[in-house]
Amino acid sequence: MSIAERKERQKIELRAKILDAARMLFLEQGYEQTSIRNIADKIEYSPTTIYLYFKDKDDVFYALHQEGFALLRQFIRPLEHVSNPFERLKALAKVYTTFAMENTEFYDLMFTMPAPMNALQKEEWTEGDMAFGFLLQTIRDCQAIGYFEGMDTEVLSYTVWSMVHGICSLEIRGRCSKVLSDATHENIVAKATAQVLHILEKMNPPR
Amino acid sequence: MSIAERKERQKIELRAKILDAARMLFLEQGYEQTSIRNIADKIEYSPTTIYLYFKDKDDVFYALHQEGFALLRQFIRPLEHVSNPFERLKALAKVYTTFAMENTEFYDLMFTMPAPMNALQKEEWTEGDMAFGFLLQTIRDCQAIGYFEGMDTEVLSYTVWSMVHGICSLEIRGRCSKVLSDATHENIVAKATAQVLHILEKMNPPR
DNA sequence: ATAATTAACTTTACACCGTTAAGTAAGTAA
DNA sequence: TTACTTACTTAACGGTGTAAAGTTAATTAT
Repeated sequence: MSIAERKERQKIELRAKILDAARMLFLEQGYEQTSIRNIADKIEYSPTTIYLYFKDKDDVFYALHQEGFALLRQFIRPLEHVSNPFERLKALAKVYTTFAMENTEFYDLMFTMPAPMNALQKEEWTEGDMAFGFLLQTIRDCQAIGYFEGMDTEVLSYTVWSMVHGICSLEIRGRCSKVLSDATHENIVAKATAQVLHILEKMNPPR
Repeated sequence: MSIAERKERQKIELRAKILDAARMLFLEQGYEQTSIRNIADKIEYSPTTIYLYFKDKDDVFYALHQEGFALLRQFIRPLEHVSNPFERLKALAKVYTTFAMENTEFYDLMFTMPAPMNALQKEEWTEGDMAFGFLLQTIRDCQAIGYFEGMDTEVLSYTVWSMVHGICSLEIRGRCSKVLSDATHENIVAKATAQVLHILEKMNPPR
């Protein structure tokens, strides 16, 4: 039985090797520039071997997509211990933008690339749910202590996510440098995030 | 001289034909699926002819990028006559999201695709400036009547743009349908936009 | 022990892609 | 009529994702 076990192990190892190579190339050069052939070259296997482990290119990058969410979760996890809901919301926004700016390729893959969404299809996207679930709960907790009175929790959560995502997305795709003065553009992500939080705080303080 | 003029006219016509074909294919099938060869097929010229009129593929789509901004401008122009600045801001947000949802491929090209930004490089991006300039002026006008007191006009404008862009971007890339309940997802763009405007209104009403 | 089967991987090939260099045919100018 | 220019095409290079068929070695069955 040990032979079969070794083989099973080797299959898992090769799968991991493929993903390691894919991750390295992807983080260095982005999605478009990373080809199945590049990955195969890097691990010294033939390109078609990769198709024995993944359905297609999107399937490979869907695995990285999931890695991205696992990483985001690592960023978010410490915030579970922030007891004040609004402080937690503020920390969440900062951590989210930090994650995005420090892992732009991952962020792109997770939220702005058309690519591996075909792969995930109707699937559960549990990791994505978890992150959004944390935001949802945080907003709910804020409402429990008097913030955001009378607003729909789900819609508000989505809106807050949109706000912060918009900031990161515009910055990553370089649509702001063209339109802002240099002084304003410096640290614009931090400035805009602070602006959002300021607005949320002033809007509806707890009675 | 008339022959030279006719030739000049024909060159302009062919350029326009290329762009017409590119636009049709692009709006039907998106950027990745639209190839130089497809465009050439459609107009019954050889692929290489296109390179006599455009530097490369990005250069073709940069022309469409500009068309997109011209179209957005058409959407925005009527709002110049809305005298109340905050009403104008509200209308602008709605018009912007309407434009995005009715022209998702254009919107993608303009704001979320890496593609033709290489082409525009250090160039002026005047059309983009105009749209942002209108927002900037509207926010300034809002501040003149007491809204958004003490906030940096440029940062706030960028933040507002980010908010609305985030809403459109998440919707277009389908990152919300996975995470929202069906009921909330219905009309989420309109709901989230309304939410943003509600927050902006409640946050800092004029004295 | 030998034959049949299976697993893991490779070779080859197809149909695309963006782009360049060289070739061609028609029109213009000398 | 000859030389040149313009507008376009053909052919080709080096790349892509992916499917089908081939190979080789290990395992199982007889």
